[in-house]
Amino acid sequence: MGEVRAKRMPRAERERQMLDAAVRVFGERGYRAASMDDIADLAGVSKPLVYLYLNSKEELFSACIQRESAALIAAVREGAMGGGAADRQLWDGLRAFFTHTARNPYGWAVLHSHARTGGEAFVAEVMAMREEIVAFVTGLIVEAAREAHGDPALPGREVAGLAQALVGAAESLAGWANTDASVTAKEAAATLMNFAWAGLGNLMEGRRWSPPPGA
Amino acid sequence: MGEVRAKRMPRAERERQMLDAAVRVFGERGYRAASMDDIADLAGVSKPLVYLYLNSKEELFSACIQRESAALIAAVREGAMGGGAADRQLWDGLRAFFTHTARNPYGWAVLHSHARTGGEAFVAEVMAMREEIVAFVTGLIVEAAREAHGDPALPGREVAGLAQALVGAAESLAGWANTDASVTAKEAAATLMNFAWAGLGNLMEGRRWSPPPGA
Amino acid sequence: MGEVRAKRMPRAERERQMLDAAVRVFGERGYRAASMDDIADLAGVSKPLVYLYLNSKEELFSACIQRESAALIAAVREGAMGGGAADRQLWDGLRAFFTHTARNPYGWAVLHSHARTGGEAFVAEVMAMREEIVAFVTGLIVEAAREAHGDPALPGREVAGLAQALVGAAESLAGWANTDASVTAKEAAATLMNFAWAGLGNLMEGRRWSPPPGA
Amino acid sequence: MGEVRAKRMPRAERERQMLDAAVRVFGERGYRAASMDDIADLAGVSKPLVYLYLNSKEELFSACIQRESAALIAAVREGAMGGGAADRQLWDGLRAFFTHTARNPYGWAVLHSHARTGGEAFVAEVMAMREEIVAFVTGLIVEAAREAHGDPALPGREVAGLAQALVGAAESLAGWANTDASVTAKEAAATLMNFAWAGLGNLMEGRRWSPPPGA
DNA sequence: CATGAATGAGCATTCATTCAT
DNA sequence: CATGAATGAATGCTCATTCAT
Repeated sequence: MGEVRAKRMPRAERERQMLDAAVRVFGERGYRAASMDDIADLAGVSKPLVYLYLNSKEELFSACIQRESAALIAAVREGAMGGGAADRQLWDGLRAFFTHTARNPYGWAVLHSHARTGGEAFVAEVMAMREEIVAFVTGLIVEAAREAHGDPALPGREVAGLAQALVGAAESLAGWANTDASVTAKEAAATLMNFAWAGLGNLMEGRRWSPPPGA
Repeated sequence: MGEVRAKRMPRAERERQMLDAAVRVFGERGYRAASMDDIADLAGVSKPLVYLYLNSKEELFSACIQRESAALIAAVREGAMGGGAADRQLWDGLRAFFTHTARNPYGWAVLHSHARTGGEAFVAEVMAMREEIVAFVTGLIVEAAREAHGDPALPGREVAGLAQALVGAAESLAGWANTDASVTAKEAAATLMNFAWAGLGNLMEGRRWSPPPGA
Repeated sequence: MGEVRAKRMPRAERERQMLDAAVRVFGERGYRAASMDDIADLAGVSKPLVYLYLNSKEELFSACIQRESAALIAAVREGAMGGGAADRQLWDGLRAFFTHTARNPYGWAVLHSHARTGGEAFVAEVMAMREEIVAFVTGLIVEAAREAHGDPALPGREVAGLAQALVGAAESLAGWANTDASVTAKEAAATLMNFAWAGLGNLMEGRRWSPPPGA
Repeated sequence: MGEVRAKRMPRAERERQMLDAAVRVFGERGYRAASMDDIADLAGVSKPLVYLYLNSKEELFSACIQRESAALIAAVREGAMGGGAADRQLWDGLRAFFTHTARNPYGWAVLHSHARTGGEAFVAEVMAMREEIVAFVTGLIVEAAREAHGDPALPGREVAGLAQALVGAAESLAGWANTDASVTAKEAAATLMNFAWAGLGNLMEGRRWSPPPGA
């Protein structure tokens, strides 16, 4: 039993408890290895109640993904909401991203590590979330290019690739920061900004790294 | 049944077949969702034979990770083996990486997506492989700094973070290239080089992006 | 299916049914040869329910041993509880033993024949029960010696051997009585008393059978 | 692998090796828990060879029972073969029994502990062996009665019961002696003789222990 | 004679899911 | 609203047994 069973609470709160438990168990064990028994136990409710509220393991997992996705996106958006120059917005968004993932390791594990293991449907859901972040980042890059150069010289395809790289680097650094406790969100964000900003700037001004002629 | 059953073949060959099948099934479904029945079927053998040769699901998965890790590292090393300047080596290594992951999507999925879901032991194995690649990349970065500036001004901690970011970006782009068939290995490599090279160069010369004062 | 399935009964009763079935199947086939399927079928429940209540085959077997041991010891103790002279108590205990084993052939088979085959842990459990009975019998023998001769001339080691022999003879006669239905518990008890009593009496008075000189 | 594989030995010897291994493995683990793999390994031969020579697990186990039964009976008969008075013969036979079982613990375990767990057929085989010993002992008892009293006053049924008790006591003491290494075969035999002889003598002279009137 | 290669069938165990109360 | 009772369907793994060489 996860905790003392407090009877008769409003449905919304019960559901939140269940989702909390589910996110934790899914995040620790993965979709398949997590059992509905464990989740119900940790939530302090009986299994049929979980089914009554959330219908099935699939829907429960889906609900976890939805909630954690929304929370992550909201955190990043809110972080970047202060406005300012594009680099400032990117910096703020990254810090919010690293802070949020460090504070919600189970939710982040669900999104980053385990969503892929539960079948096509979940992959799609997480991809949608990821696309939303990528789109957000893409917007920032384009805006930065416009600010700096008036005219975005970058083809959309290239911007998409850059955003993918940036997001992947961020994900990797999030894992790094979660593994090594001495790495702060701020440090991870700084590392990534340093890594990315000059490269982005170069590209926006049309300077490219050229592959060696023979390659 | 996966294919026509060719009976009575030498053990080494059968084992390879089994590993091929296992990599595919694990890559498609993940560790837990993959069933030994499916793997045996796809390999065209009975389950007991799989156990006779590979002992258990855990060992089988481990063997997959080992084989695919070794193959990926070998591909990257071989790609970069031509020597030349550090940027050239990085470029060659990245191309080899994207080419290999594109050609071995199941193996890549096992390493990148699913190894985390099978328990601590597997995580450790994949992390070891990842560390090997990160160390390789780190070496290239340090060497590049030395070539360009005589003295590596970067602290080890910062280099580690950069390597993490670079590898994460590469992983993300590999997923991008695998999802969107129109993205070639070369294009992914070029995107990443362009993204990363100037940032790295700036850092090596001590130029950093500075967070805005109020942050 | 063993019997008509009466649905929805309280846990305690279901557990008793399961133990009844398990004792029977274990007693008939032995630990290894007994299958959880057979036990569940005979109990009229599904296998998962057996696992929900009894956890594992090992624990189920252990529970059988515990229950049957306790029942047998209780029967013997209650039989001998009437008091009286030591020979009277022994006689009463033996009759109770033969009656109980005849009425519970499966339980007796579990204890006598099959507990040895399920691994060290079970051996220990049955040995503990056997030691309890041996100790009980030993006590009667010592008491009888005291009653008859004031001073027990028998060393403890010899008493232990006698008790072992007596219990072994009883076990053998229990098998005999179970095999040949015409042998009653009373007859088996009388045979054993006749066999044992005079020998015990002789020993208590210090008269021993002497091995021939050349041996 | 149990030992170095010496190739090409005559069939009889190979079969003996296999039986040795089988007796040991069956004796240690019981019929069901013993695996043909273990037996073949311990015998230092391949599994198909075991099947070629001994046909099946059942037949192999049966062969073990036959061989060990014959050896035990032969040992007892040979021990008692010296002749002399009936008590001397019984004493010699018992010593031979305890000596043999102490020297062949695996064989004894097969006969005493595990033969019951392999199904009806094996029980019958062991029972036949046991009946042979019981008959032998019965003969000694009857002979002793004749020697001492000229006329056997004991009904056959009573003699059978006594023999059962005596053999059971011997079996129990064999287990005792095998468990506690400080108990010698001679001591076990003396304990049993002392236990039994006076009781048998009394019975032969018509003196019986009488159950208390009210029982 | 002897074995490496191979399998059909079974077993203990677990899990998502559903009723009856 | 909430739960104790119950199960169909897998799943990892093992074993006795048999060919093809």
